Amino acid sequence: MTQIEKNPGVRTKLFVANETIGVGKIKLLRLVGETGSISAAARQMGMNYRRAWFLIDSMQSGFAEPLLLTERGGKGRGGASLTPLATELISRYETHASLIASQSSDILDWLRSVQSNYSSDASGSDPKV
Amino acid sequence: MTQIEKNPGVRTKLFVANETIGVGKIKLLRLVGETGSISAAARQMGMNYRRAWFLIDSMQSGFAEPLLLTERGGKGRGGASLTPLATELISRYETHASLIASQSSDILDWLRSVQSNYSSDASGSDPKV
DNA sequence: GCCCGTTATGATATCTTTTTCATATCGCTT
DNA sequence: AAGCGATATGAAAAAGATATCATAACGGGC
Repeated sequence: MTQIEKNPGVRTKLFVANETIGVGKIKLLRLVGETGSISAAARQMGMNYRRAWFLIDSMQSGFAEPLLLTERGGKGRGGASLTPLATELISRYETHASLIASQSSDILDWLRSVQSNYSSDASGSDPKV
Repeated sequence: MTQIEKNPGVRTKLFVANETIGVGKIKLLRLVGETGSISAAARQMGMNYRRAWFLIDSMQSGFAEPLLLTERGGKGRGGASLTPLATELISRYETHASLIASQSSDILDWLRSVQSNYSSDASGSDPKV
């Protein structure tokens, strides 16, 4: 099943210096921190390295200081790690996102009640923020 | 001046039945209500009728009941008016957006302090939500 | 009947974004 | 020296989104 009709959702994006930051880029950043590597994070998100690098680079362009420290070289040598700035960005984004989520139930309930293809069984849909 | 670096902002989008609703579509809907016509609303937003109609149609697909009542015929005769559903959608969106805006100052302040191209003169940038 | 100004839609063109393929460099291991 | 696995970019292809052009149907006014 291709899961066509979804539960309504609310998503908020940050705009900084002409770039947007949403849950996807934040997740990627978090995975880079967890795996210690851009390419490993990309694999876990099912995207290729090229795209992951592009996403991080565009995100980076919004900030005055680097989000991650990278090093070339393979076999345990190379990799990437988050700077304190990136860690704080993740933390602040997640705090903000959960705040937003807690304030969204009104409009989400209403949207559920007026949307098309309304099905009372909404289990299995991925929750949006 | 082309206003490249902007103030950080927050924007919220609703997701309903695979369609997204943001500030643009809501504004369009509101203008349809004010002008009584899709094409007049389109003109005011600097877009052609084709696109306005497409935006409204895609928005419409998310809802079980119509967002507007339309009538053909020109010279004061034809036009479009909002259904109560559309009016409530606009109202709820705006309530939600301003709620979000009021809760975003923390992260926006922080973003301002860490973004690239930081200029203390931020006047003239269009405020995002 | 013709024109004007609507809604409604098809078809095509252009522009933007995303994906894919390719290549270079680095640094360690073997 | 060769190979592996990582960062870092260029370039082109594919896909999507947006814009443009065209046309139909409608309903009144002239």
